[in-house]
Amino acid sequence: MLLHRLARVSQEVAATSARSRKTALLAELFRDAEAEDVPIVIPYLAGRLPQGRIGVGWKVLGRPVAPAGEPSLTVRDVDARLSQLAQVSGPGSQAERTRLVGELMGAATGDEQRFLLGLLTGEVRQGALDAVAVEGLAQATGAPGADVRRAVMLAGSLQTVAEALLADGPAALERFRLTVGRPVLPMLAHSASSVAEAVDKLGACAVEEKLDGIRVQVHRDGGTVRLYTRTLDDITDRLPEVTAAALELRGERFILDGEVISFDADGRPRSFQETAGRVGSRTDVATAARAVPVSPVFFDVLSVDGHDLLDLPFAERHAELARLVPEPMRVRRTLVSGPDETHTAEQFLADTIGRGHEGVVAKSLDAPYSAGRRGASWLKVKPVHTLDLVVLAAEWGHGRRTGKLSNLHLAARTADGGLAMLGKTFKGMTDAMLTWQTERLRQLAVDDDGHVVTVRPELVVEIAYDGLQRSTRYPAGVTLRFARVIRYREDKRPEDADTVETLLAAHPEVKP
DNA sequence: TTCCGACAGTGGGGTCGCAAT
DNA sequence: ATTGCGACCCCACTATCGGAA
Repeated sequence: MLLHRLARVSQEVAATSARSRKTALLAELFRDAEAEDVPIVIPYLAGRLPQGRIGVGWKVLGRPVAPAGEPSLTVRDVDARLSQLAQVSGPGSQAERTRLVGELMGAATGDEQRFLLGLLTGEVRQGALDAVAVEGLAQATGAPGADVRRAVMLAGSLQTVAEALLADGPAALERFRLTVGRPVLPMLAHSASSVAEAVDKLGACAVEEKLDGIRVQVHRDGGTVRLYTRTLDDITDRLPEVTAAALELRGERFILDGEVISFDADGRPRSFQETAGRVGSRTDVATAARAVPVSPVFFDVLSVDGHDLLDLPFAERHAELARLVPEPMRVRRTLVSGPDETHTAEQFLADTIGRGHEGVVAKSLDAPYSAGRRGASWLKVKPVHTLDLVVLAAEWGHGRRTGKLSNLHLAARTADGGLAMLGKTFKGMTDAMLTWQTERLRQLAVDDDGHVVTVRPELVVEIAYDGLQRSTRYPAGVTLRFARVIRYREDKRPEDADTVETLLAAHPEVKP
């Protein structure tokens, strides 16, 4: 199949807003793909490369290349070239990658170049990624959508399921069962603004501490242990102490879900930055492990001794977990019967925060494990802090925010009467706010370099954030975690904005 | 008819490893 | 030795579609 066809379909998908139409367009393309093209066409139309990320970003892409006049590239050509590109490493590799990308782009028409650019940068922006591709695949093969979705979650890969499905038809879905050693997409949580709201929605539930670490899925089959992240990367080699802990457990074959986190000598959780840095260390694991040892803390079990527990209610899964994993290696929790016991849950949240953790997750006791879904049966609750900050500048947005000033530069007042930038945010704005702030900030503009519009520091905005973290980038030595706009405070003047001093005082555990 | 669940988009900061400078 | 880039951890929030209620 020609790449040209994919580029055309992608454009058409982007141009339609109806999801049903997007699905139909993808299904038609999938039906027409030859068997050898399927493992390429499906990920491409889901906005990903079958090779995963291959070390090509904006810099490596380099300058635009004159497009070819006539389409000639096949998808298999492109795939072969990108596989070659992914292999390039060592000195001179960046230039070589740039050369290979240039060669590929030069063989592509304008439409194809735009499509490839999206694929290589991971930003196809056609309003359809995995979910729509899965639905399209179901439609193309006549398999029930729910069955295809489930198979993809269990396989952890759309591509694998697509190949099997197109080769052997709907019966192939039977093959995708929960298997120890094959990671499944983890279940995710929604947010609730308070414990009361969460308990109100869920009724009887478990309220568990939420640890600020790295999600981990632990597979043990006898003496073999494998560890996977939320996106199913294999991180076994980086966390030997987690492997050792898994081997200490009583069961022989199981899949556990939990969090990896580092505790200091006093048993307090280290900052997310420290834990994440440790988990990211690959070159000298032994040294990293001595400096920042990590522990697994589990909250769910998906499989024990060959039994698939995914469809069991959480209460039953947890009973299995308690049999398998000793209490210190499980998250702390409390059971709440319903809204009458909201107070218990609130007390538990307060205790959890007191122990230095992030917040809590309320979990319905009768819900199954919805692999790969952001189920409404898990609700996280974290304390939210707010600040009044001054807008220093704003950046021109992209995509649907093109022509709008989007990303705000935020500052707090300093002791000497100046302003210290604390970070940026693009979150929390409605379309109406975007329109309003674009207009207002343009009135205050003193400079526009085409990317950043600098303004007179007169506008005050109320910002919500989850916490403070150390920063080498910003002048106060700290930055806000997950900052988002709540509202503009036109009733306030810059002199009324919060100061760095009060911010630091509110987070004594963070040292700039 | 209205409500709400699921998705995609729009980007944020930090850290590590590697290549370039 | 330092700097810059890309990958990958963490993530919030809004708009929209389309099925559920």
